[in-house]
Amino acid sequence: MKYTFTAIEKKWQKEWERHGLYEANDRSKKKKWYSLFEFPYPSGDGLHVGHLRPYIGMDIISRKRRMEGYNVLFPIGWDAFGLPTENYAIKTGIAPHIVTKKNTDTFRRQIKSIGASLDWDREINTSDSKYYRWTQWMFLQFLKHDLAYKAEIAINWCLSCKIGLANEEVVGGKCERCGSDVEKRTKKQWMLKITAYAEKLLDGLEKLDFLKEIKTQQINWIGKSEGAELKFALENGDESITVFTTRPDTIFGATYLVLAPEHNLVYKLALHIKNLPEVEAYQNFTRSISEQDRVAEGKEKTGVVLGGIFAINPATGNRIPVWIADYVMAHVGTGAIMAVPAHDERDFEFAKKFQLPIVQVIKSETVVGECWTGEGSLIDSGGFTGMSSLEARRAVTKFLGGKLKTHYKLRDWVFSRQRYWGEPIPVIICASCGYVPVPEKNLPVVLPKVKNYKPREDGESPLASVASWVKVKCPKCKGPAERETDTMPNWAGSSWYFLRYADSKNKHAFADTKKLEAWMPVDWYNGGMEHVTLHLLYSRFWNLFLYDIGEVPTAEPYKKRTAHGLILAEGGAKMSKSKGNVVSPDGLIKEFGADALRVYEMFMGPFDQAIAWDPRGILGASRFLERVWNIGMTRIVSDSESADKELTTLLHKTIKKVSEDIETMSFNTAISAMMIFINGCGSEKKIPVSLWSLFVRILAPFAPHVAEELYQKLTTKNSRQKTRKISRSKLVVVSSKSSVHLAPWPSFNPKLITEETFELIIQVNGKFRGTVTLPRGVGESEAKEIALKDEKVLRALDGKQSKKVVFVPDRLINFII
RNA sequence: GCCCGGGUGGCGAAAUUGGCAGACGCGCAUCACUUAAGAUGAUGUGCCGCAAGGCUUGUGGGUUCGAGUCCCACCCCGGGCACCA
Repeated sequence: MKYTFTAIEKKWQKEWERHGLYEANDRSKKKKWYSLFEFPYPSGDGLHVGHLRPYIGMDIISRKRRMEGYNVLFPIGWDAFGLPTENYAIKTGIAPHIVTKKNTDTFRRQIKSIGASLDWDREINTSDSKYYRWTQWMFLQFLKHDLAYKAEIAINWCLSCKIGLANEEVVGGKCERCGSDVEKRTKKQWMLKITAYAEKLLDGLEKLDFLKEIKTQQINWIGKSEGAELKFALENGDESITVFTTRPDTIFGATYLVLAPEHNLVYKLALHIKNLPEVEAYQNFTRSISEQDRVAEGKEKTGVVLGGIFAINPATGNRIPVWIADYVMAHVGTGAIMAVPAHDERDFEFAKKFQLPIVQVIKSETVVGECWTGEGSLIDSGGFTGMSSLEARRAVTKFLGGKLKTHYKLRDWVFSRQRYWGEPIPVIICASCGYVPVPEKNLPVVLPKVKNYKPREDGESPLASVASWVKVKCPKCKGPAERETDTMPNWAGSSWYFLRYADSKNKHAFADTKKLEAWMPVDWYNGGMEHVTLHLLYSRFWNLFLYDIGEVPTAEPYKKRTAHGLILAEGGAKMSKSKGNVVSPDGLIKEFGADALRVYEMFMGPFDQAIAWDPRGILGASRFLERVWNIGMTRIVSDSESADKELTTLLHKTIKKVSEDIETMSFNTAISAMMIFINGCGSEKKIPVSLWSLFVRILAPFAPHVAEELYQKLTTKNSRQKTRKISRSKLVVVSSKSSVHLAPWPSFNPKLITEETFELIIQVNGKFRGTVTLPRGVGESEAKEIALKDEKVLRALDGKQSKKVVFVPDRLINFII
């Protein structure tokens, strides 16, 4: 009987859906399991084979858990707000919600076609007002707890997208999305105080089962540095300069101070600065170059001394000059540093160029005249001389009345966008009351329909042009007021979507507390590496906050996080519509079947590694399934007929391998193990039904449709008795109770795996010379005797006596001559 | 510059953690079936060599009876961070 995958796949997908086989149960007594992948952005480019990789991976894990007896939640939805849809609307005039509808329909059809065991009943869409009502509600909670505020800030303005970007969205001075230039603009923006959670975000990481590189990236991003703030009095007037340093122990070597060119004090001191024109020229110069150029690698240090301005080094009492230089950033630390050229590379370089004194105060392990940034004992440091630098950090700070201080690189999250396709920020601006939150009962603030989606030339959102929507009464004083026209960034909806899945249809709360308690936290979350410093950090912050205000049951939302590698186009380029190298799953499913596509995607290489698409690769998967099918249809016999011991051992080894490999996402080797089993079945062997049933079950997570069909043939065949060949019956449809996907996951029998014999490796001088099969537990002398009968071994020994023999029981013997 | 990955046949890749390097698959070759092609099946396939044998996991050194795996130095590729004080 031919393997008609199209018919089989359609049939089972329908049956599974009809029986609600994959719907999670909120009230089950079974242990819960929550697996999650990053919900897709339904782009107009359509779904490509790369999208499917994480879905298939998590599907395999979810299916295995179900078979292991868990009550599994494996949901999906759409991260539907976002720029590409809006840009498409600008270009075509088609409303974003219509485009979104069309795109999600396509994505849904395509994802369904691979037969993932998703609970479609809980499908969500972040651009649906029933959903974003709660995103807005959460914003109001941030506002209520002083974690949302509006501030005049320099934002990163993308010239091409016409949108303000969060710092996280600027990569190498360019817009992360479109790659064009970003310039600094000042604008009043809503901000979320993620910095208040810096320490919690860092602490929380420790207990989580996240990939090491993910943790490292988050740690780097938060960028904690511990040091001290020290005050330097100025000779001129009452002002002083506070610097931040991680090395207060080196203060005796501080020979000058440096301010960022845009530091406030430069303006305050203007009257005292003797070379003001020169200083102003330098300020203008630094303003004119982009941030990217300013920090460019190998850039020579520049700077200007503030003529006539002197500070007093509080440790030495020396009078030291004050400079401005662009190697000091206004937003780092206090925007001012004490320069210790002998012990800091940058200061060293600067001091050499401008011939400033270099005073060594830490014993160095390098040549004199070089810069030493390591630790050591203090020299020429007054009462601290001889103390270790580590010890001196605290002691010096205390002595000088400085403050121990922790700085973070992490900056507050710019939460405003002046764009259309996002959640309106639920705030009303009243001339007399200020920023007034929209009362919770008036949520959602629905995004109004507009004619023109283009951002306005003045940089305001297109919403600002909808007068009828903007003009409202102030909820507080009832006077005339206006709505906030900024919308939220596309990271908003995805910051809490995993919570909504617990109770996606709730009209009275973002989710019912009991249901959250039943499902949270996410047991296993898989997504892309590209979201590690953005989405993953934001959503952890969001959840930590909700936990603090008592809205969610766990502090951390995700127990375990893994990342998949991208699938690249042939040749290794990134897949994109503009490059025209996108591989769609549709044609492949038609030609080879969803199961073959699934198996190939999992087989092509390690799950966490990027890999280029090979159009021929799917043939191997397809052939494998054909072979499985043929065996299943023609060679299954009743248990009484035969029990091939070798094959039984092989199967149990395969069960062990597949069980373990799924847990480490080593899907490629799991499939290879199953291929070895099928090869082991040869072309003649009859397979007893009980063996085959176990194999079909371990295959089920990978190739769910063909496994279901074969399994159903078995159960129906079993109830009759031993017919050698399965009759050409119509496609069987049985109740979900007997689905292979609810059958118990097989366990292997350890006794069957340990074989009675082993291959003894024979080496001469560490070189492999042959093997011999021996019973397990054989002793050294016996092994030696047998090994010495081997012709090749004798030839290698060349009549010489071995002076030493290394014998590893049940493994190897090595003669050394 | 710093921090993570990684470098193995023509290609994608395995390697029970120090014990037969190249499993599994793609591709290729030969054969069978076929009028033929395709599909399928069988056999072979790291490199040099007719063979015996030798060589082989980015490079160079080391530890070890034995190294893809451990140690030291270096070279390339991918990712992240970066005048972060």
